[in-house]
Amino acid sequence: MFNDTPSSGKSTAALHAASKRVSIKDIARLARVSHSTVSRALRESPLVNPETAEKIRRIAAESGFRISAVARSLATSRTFTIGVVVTSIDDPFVAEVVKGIEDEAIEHDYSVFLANCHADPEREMKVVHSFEDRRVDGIVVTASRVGALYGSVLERMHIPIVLLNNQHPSHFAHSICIDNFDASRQLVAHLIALGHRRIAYIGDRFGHGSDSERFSGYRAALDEADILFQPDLVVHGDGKAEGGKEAMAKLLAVHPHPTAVFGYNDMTAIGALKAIRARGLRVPADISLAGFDDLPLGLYIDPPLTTVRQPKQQMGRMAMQSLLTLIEGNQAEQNVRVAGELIIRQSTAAPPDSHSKENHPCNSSSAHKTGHKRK
Amino acid sequence: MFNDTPSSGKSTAALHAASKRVSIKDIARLARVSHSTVSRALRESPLVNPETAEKIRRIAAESGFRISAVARSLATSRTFTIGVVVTSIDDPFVAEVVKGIEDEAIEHDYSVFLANCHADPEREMKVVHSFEDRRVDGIVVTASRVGALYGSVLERMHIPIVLLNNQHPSHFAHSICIDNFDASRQLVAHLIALGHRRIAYIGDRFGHGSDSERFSGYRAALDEADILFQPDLVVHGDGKAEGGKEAMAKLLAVHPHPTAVFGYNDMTAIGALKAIRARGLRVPADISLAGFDDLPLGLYIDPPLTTVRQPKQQMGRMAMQSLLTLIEGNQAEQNVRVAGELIIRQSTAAPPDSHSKENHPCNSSSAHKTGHKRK
DNA sequence: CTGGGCTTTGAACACGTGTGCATAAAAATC
DNA sequence: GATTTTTATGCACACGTGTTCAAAGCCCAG
Repeated sequence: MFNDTPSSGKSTAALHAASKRVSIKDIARLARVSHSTVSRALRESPLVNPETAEKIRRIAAESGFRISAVARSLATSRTFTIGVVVTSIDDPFVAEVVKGIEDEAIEHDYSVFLANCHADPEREMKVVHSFEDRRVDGIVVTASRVGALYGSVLERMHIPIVLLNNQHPSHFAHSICIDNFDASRQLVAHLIALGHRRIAYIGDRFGHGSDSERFSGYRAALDEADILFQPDLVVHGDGKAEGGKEAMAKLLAVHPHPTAVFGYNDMTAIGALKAIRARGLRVPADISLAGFDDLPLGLYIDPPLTTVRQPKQQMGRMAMQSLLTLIEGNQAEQNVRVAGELIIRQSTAAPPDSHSKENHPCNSSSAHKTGHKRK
Repeated sequence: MFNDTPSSGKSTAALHAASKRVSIKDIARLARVSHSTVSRALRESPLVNPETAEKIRRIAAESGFRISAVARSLATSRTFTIGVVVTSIDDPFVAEVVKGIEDEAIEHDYSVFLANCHADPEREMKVVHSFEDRRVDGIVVTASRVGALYGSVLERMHIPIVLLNNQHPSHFAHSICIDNFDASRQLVAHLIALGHRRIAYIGDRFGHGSDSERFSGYRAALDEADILFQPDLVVHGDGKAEGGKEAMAKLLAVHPHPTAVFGYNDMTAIGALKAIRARGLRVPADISLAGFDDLPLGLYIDPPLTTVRQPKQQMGRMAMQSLLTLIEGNQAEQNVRVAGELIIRQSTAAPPDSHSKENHPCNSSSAHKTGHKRK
């Protein structure tokens, strides 16, 4: 019971018993040097005699000394700390991004403050102010309408800021953003290649920039295939399952209904899936379905969802890397566009009338199915 | 362009242009008082003349002054900061817990450091040390085998620690933990009430304490219903979908196979679902299936999953509340047991032979079904 | 007018670390 | 051996805030 006291420790043992935290001065006293020398030894400064340095480090280790980051921060005016503001950490998209950020951060000995803002302006102000108070070296903001509100606060802080999939680009911040247009175009091209002509898009009325970019990609793919754009095949949800379900219900009221549906994101598509099932239709036999984001969820539903993968962790890492570059005072690319990856799973297939052979006991569909009207 | 300069500002305007951060001394100079008075005014101390205080606060606000939390921390040896160490933030369970923690924290003007450890001992040491360096006021650890490794480090820090769903209880830490035994017992009792007699349990070989508690609950429910425990109906996965799938395959090799399966957690159950489907069997018509945790995922799969809800956000909040209590120097309950809530959805139903009428093209099931052998 | 109590303020030090500068000691050069 | 250069160390101050203590100013009772 006594033998866990280090055998070499003499006066260091007393420190363990003391309730006060051991400071750099305590180490200095034990090593019979000044606190400056201790400071230098611990920072591996070449200005200190190697033997002295080794002795100091040994004593520090034995007494369990840990340097105070807060005192150091005060002296150096660098905290090695960043702030991450997210809408909500329980959003699976956000969680993966944050994972990437944190992993990259810790490798560079940075710590990350996490704060949810719940898309509440008041709360956003509070967390940004808390970051300002804590003198973070940089900030990452994911998926928010920055600038509109607290942009001035951020600007005043004079620290680098990186926005991730931001809805409104800001002149004072850098950004990492998925290439919505191109990914969307690829996805819709995939649907067209399968033989679809009546392809619907369920947007997100709160999606702002990214929604219109994905919509543009959809339009572009249609144009390239000489398919006439039909406004009644575009409806809007809220980016969540409930909204996707309601929007899909509207699409199913159109005659003939679309043979493929592209949702703004995976949650929208999953909501749509529910509505499709409720009408007794099958995916992909009757209707093909695709989403965007590649949430883990998409793998576990039946059928697994075709989607666009956003390299979320990677994007988080990139955001942190930009931040590090900027913190060091170097230039970084202002607006980075990241390519999405088309993930084809079982929710998309050829439309039912391509080589029609299958019947199912459902009233509202095949009866009206006539294929595409034009061309 | 010029009129955004506050009309009342005279010398404060110069501050805006200055690149150096404005400190409490700058405010003192502007207000023609000492920095002590400014400090007191900003902390709403009754020791300062109300008019002076008001004037100081106005000047501070106009010059966009924000007090330095790091300097304050150094002076007060309180950081109003906590550390949260998680296995990985992209685990949906963890994400919800962290949300609860952060929401509670910010309401009390605490900021949270988030760190993933990926169940890697080396990484765990690193993040715990970083928390120590940063002088956090408290630590929450979720779902880890604390104590074994860095317990001594934690103990040395002399700060409150709350473990959430910890596998190994530690004498020096407080804990918030779901009542695995009782929730599990309720769930299995539900299956029994539906008429099931051959009920399997898929455990988690890495689940340690919580696995054996859930298993005990399973056993208790069987005992209460006088159902003989059959060791071949207990297999083990890894807590993830893949392991659940493999484990379920083993269960399907048993003749007659179970009519109900209880998975250690939702991911295990979802893996099991895949294996069941692969054999051409249906849930719940042929086999009832239940999980544990109530991940959002369980709502979106088909059929929606019967499970035990862990009030994750609430548990996060409770952890933070305990921490706050302890930080204030008060006593808090050492080990809090939280009740789970049985969530009955469509993945559980009566066993197929209860009022047998339905046939399906599957060989390995109903033929051997004989009900429970004893009693 | 005097003394005592109250209110308000400022001076000084503390918190723990980093760093420029001076200096002592050691080594190298002549 | 004297001088210069190099190496190693300590002193003192800075970082921005909180806090104790003393003191100045004020009010009021006597």
